[in-house]
Amino acid sequence: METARIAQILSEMGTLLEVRGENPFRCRAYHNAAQTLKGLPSDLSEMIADGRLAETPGIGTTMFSKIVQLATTGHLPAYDDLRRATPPGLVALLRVPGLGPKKIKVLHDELKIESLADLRVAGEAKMIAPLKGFGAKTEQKILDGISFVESVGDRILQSKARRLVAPILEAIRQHPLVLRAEVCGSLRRRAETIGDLDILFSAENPVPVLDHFVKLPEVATVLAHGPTKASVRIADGVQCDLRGVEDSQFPFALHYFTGSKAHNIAIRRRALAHGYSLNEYSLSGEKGSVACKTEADLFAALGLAYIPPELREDVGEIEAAEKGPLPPLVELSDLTGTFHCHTDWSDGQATLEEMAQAAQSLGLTYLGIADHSRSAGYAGGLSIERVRQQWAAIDALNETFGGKFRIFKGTECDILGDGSLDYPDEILDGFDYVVASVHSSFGMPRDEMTARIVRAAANPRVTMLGHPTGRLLLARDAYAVDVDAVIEAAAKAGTMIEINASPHRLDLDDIHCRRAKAQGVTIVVNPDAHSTGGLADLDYGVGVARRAGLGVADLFNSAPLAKVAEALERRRKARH
DNA sequence: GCCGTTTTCGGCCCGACTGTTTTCAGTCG
Repeated sequence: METARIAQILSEMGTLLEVRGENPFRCRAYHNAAQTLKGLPSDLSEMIADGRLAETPGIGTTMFSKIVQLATTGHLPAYDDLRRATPPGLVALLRVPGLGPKKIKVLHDELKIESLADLRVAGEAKMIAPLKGFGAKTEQKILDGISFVESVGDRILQSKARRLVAPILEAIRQHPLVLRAEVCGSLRRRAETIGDLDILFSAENPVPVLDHFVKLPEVATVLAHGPTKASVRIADGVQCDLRGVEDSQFPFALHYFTGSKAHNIAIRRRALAHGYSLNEYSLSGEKGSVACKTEADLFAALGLAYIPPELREDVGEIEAAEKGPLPPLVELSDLTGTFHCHTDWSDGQATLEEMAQAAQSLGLTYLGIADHSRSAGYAGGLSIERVRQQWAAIDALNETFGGKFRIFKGTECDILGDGSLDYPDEILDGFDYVVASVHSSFGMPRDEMTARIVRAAANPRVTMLGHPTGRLLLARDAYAVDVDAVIEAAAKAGTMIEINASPHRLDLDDIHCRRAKAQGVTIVVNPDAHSTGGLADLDYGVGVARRAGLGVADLFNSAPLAKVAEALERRRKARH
């Protein structure tokens, strides 16, 4: 069985145990193990065989044997039993704000509630309020919560989160009492999708700031409002939490509210082992508390190098920071240019000139234009004749740059059903580079899809693979494909793989990016821009690269123009 | 279920807020 599926099963077991009111630490062990599996550095069966899995922290003897059983037989009796014994609708109750394992257990035991529908009926019949530990307010909160769960998906795209948080952060920073304010949480870690918005500020007296916050025009509902913390729901039901601390507490609080939860738990455990207690206000030991001006001071006090937010997932970053400074992560400003951009020659909105202009104003020194290929009729794919016309247009435009900027001639060439490409070889040979992507027959069986993309990855005329899994975040799953096999094929052929930086895609994701790097695959950050504004999406791709631990040297498009041009030319010549 | 710089048993990160309570349990992050 596939590693991702095993992780999914373990995580589901954790959740099932939760709603059954099991020991929360036992539940967490399952979630932790699932998380660990997802971030494994190499192939699972390999790691089982050579004993590395058994030595992985968080995988004990019991978990190890469960994973082995799933990996080899594809079945786990404990899982089947758990599913059989737990009403399937019970898990959905966990998503209702204010309902946790304990309350769900009471509802199940006392009122035989097994689903959201049961819960609504009970609430409307006023049967919940009389239960011990419940009350009229809780009942109403549950009814509101059911409507919320039914009307809203639980996560949003990073791009939407940034858009929503910006005016609120600005309003907090504008408040005269506020000294510092930052976005924390999964948004600061640049996670793929965001659950809620977290903002931290410092002030001598946080109360007036919180009072101001809950009255902002963006606020739809106030969920909680205390002297140091307030939670509200804003547009589209997105939750936004604001916390206020004293300025001396800011670094501790910033670290704490940035998370991840798993990282925080590991760091606090480490603090305990060093004779300290860490909370969101201070790091204190027997000799009093340790003053820290920055997060870096906090890490240093625990014997660790600074860990950037993007790496804080407790998947080995703490162990790495123990050994010394972490290798610097790539920055947006390191990018020298990019590939995989569209123009109005196919389905883009801007002209060649406008795209080139926009790239230059972002400080880029080259731009790869990769309009769709001829099969992509829905996206205005270019006929061979149009390709030749575009080449001439690009040549003419390049003349005007005087060598200071260059447009590379590319194509986003469809990978056809059999893994072949959408233009004949002599046309492909005329491009500076070829991005190969799947845009059709998403429903193929896994073996067939894998063979299809592996064939493209091995094609010497393919420079880089575009959005290798085809997923659309919160909208469409990846097509069935063995990504590790694709990475292996790309590594063997020297084919690059893109991080598609569109906030809807982020494909490759950070986890596969790590594996690709480990296999020696060069990564390229591409915005898949369909307008001049789309170039700004590069920043989301840099976020993925950083989460994957990539530095400047791991990316293709962080090299100077001359080197990039030379590398593309070398690869073109190698085809013959 | 995991794990060991007091430990192979008994802990497991820690605090804010709410709503139910007459001092705290549950939830959340």
